[in-house]
Amino acid sequence: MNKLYLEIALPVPLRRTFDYLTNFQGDPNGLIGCRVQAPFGNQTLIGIIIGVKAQSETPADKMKDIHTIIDDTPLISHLDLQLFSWAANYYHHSLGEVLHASIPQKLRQGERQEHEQLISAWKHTPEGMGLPETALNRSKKQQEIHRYLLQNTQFTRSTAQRLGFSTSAIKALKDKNLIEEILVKDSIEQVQTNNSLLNNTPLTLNQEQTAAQESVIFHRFGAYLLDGVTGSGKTEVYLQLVARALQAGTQALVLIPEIGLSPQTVGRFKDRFSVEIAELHSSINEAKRAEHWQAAKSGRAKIVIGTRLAALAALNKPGIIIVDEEHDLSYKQHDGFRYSARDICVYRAKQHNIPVVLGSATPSLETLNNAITGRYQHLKLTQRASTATPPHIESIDIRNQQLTAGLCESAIEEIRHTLQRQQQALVFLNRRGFAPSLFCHHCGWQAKCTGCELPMTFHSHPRHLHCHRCDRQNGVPRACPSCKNQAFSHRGSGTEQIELFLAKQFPNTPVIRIDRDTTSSKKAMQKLLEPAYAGTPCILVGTQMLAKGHHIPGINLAVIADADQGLMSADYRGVEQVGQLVTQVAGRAGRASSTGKVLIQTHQPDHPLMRVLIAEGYNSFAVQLLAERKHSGLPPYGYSALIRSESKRPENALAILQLIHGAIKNTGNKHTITTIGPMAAPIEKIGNRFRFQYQLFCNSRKELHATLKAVLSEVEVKAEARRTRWSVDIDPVTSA
DNA sequence: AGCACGCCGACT
DNA sequence: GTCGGCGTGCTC
Ligand SMILES: [Zn+2]
Ligand SMILES: [Zn+2]
Repeated sequence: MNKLYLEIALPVPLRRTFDYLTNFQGDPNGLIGCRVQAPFGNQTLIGIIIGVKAQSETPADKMKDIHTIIDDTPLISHLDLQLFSWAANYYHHSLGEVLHASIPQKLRQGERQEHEQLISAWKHTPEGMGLPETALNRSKKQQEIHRYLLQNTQFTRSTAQRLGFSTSAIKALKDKNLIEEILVKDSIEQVQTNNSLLNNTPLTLNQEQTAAQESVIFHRFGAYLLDGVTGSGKTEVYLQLVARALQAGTQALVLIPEIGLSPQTVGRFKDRFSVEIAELHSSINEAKRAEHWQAAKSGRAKIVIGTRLAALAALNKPGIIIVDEEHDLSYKQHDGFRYSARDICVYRAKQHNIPVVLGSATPSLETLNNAITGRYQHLKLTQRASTATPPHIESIDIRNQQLTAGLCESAIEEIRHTLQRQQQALVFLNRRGFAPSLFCHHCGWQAKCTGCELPMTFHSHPRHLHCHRCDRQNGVPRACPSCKNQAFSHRGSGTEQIELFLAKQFPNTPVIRIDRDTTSSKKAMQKLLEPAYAGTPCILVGTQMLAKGHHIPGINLAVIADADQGLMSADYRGVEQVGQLVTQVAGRAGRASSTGKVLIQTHQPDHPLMRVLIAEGYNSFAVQLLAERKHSGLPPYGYSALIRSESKRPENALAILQLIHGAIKNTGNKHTITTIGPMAAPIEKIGNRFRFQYQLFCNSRKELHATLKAVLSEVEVKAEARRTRWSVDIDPVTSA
């Protein structure tokens, strides 16, 4: 008899697989995609069978036998295995870890698939089987069960419940040794399929929406950019596209950003459709997540909706993929397997030969470029449904201006006017706390985090110092540690300071602060925003989370307190992100009755790109930014990779990057790959760990990847690779 | 990554 | 004496 070898991908950070022996008898092709339990070193791991073969390169003395094959039917389909192999290769990450990331925790830990789960059931003993139908007529209930078993051989607890078999009757039969308990596979009871897919009637689309909706062709690959301003009705287009997928008997996968509008968006899908919807995101508990994942895999769930992790979910028969707010940074995973959920979706659409729709009011430059070059079809929605006119955007030169709590006099005046008109104002600042630095008024000593060597943020309520990089928290010293003086002073401003200042300035108006410190729970945010939704005059102060989602109709003024953070950022994507932010915030300002206003406080009122943004809008801004990127060979005109390294000892963090740098310079590709570094990371030290980075750019994606692959496999076996925590980030979205 | 093994300093 | 720090090697 020939031996059978299994190639297994294990959840270890090694960019390779391992071969095992098995005594499995049967069709070996049915094994691919099944989980196994395997000995590894002196631990036992759960891995996925990715190949079956008759021989192995592995020497016999190292070869081990698999412990068990967990699945009877594959957990991962052939097509998904192909997807994840591509992704592991593209992101230069361990296939085992990629597969691990794609399945819910319960299944990672070896729990059986729901359709293979063993549940208890009752069947006749030989004695019971021999009993005539007419027996047991002293107990109607027992006779009923007996007759049922003569017809159906067995029943499960849920069947018993449905048919009204009481536990006492069952126990009586068991005591008479007429029936016995056995374990059987749980055949999921088919949920009766509702013949209507919709709960409520679709809204009527306007001409643009109709044109966009009809442009999407099903049963064929195509990527579409649905480019629509806030309030132009993208969601209704999504809903009707999903309806078309369902009518065709296929599933729809819908991705939404991590924060903000998620509950609202999910709600709209639930309201519209009567089919089973599988939600996959971080606030779903593990048990539910496993259940929903399997509902998506089996096809029981017709709509799968979730954050980036949903992009990896198994699907039975997808018919369309929708990525809402496709520019959102939360689609990129920031540790471990650093995938872009949006890019994964495009790949999957290609695999399944189906459309993928990327929606945004502020498309990422990559997507916009794909639309301009014709790789993606550009669908535009330009009409705002309710608001008559787009808001008026203005930048305020704050050079040489006196700022109070980070706001200049004219911004404060505008807020005052807005409130006088019984309208609402929003102040956006991407900085929590009271002030980003605290120092001694006497000698200049500054409160710094000992782990990061950077100023700690001063919070006034509760009063403490907080390092936003490593999360260290300290009390505020009573006296200066350096000169013992007790007078402290602060520099810069955060949301807390703006809130307190505005509350003092406008004592009769509620000031609502929305940031991580005030919205520990989702409900807290909803509660805080209640008066805002009610429409009473108020001021909202907040960070990121306020800019995303949450359309509050009464807001008529939006102040962006500090646009310079992004404009002056060392990262070339800073400007792009400011443009997206301004446009998003602008989308929040203005309502049907009066034109809204957006004020941008900046030290660079003449920034040419910002002028374009203000005068001509996001699209012109983005097109011009694209021209700049093209000129300097930056993404999306070139491809980039970022290798990060951090260690308690700076020389160890640096060593691996220098090794990689040397290896790159030694390859023949050195003239087409340009590099920056190795150099200190933008934040040089976090929590006592020194951080370095090395950036690679190349105008050929293929060449970049081939070089990286060769260099990584050369370098990862060296001792230097073990003395630091390092990672490869493909298509990074930030260099921080 | 996780785990064992081995070698050196500093403790009851 | 041995407890435990981490540098190194290995995982089919
Ligand atoms: Zn001092
Ligand atoms: Zn810190």
